[in-house]
Amino acid sequence: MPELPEVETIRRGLDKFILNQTIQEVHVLCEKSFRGNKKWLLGQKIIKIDRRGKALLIQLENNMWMMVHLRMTGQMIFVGDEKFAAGHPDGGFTEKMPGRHTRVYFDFTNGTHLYFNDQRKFGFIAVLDELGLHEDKFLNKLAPEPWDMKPDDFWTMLQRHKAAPIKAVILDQGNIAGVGNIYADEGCFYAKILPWRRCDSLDRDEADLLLRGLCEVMQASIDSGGSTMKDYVRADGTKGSYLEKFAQVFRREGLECRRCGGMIEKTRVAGRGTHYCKGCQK
DNA sequence: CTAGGATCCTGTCAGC
DNA sequence: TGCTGACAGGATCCTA
Repeated sequence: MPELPEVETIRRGLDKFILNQTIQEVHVLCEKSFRGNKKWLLGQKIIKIDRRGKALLIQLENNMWMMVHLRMTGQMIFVGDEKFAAGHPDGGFTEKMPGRHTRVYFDFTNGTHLYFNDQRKFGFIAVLDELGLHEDKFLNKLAPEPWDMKPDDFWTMLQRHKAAPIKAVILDQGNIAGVGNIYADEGCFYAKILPWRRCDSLDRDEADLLLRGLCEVMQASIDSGGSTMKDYVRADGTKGSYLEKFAQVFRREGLECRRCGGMIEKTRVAGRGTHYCKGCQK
């Protein structure tokens, strides 16, 4: 899915386009993609758009919330005078809405629309009241985001997972929030650590560098989000995405490392495709 | 408690 | 062409 930087990009886009708008109708095209009662949303004004890790939280005037999780292939697409699309980069950005992968969409009273697309149907929108939000399992187990985590706490967390590969540990949202497959690989590259190393093989300097790397690569991506999204909306599609600009290892297997000139390779760690530089990651 | 694997679902691509 | 298996920007559930 969209990882934390993309979800934050969506949050900012929604802040611009749907904050203070009133929901007129909700169309549920796939039952699995929508949890709760849509009646709680009708006629309600959107008063806040928040994010925790990779989850979006949309607050309504009646104090109900929508939690949106895009998982692997979710996208949010706003269509009004302007168009805004973010999330999973494949397809859907240019096609007519609702499209083949539209699962839920909203009509607003001013005539604009918001579409939730999700090819694989792993994502969802859930309608929750205050209590439901408070008791949500995913939100409750969510660890702090990298920039809210002290190096001491990151180090302590690593000690709890001595035998696990470092990549598996930073992908677990209960250990550190917001890291996904791209930034796990990019963070390990930044810290010059091989992603399958056991946690207890890292020294304190490597752990500190890894935490800083996760902050750096995710923040850089958030900062570039705005211009990236403009590229997606154009008819010529997703060329020039931030991946091509910022990724040092992700999907660069067979290419030259920009840091040491070595070869980028791909393997499998924690059940996920994993990219690394053979030359400078130890 | 942790670690590892299967699983949810649809689509695409490489290899026969 | 048609089939098959692998894989995909995530998280959960089950087992050991």
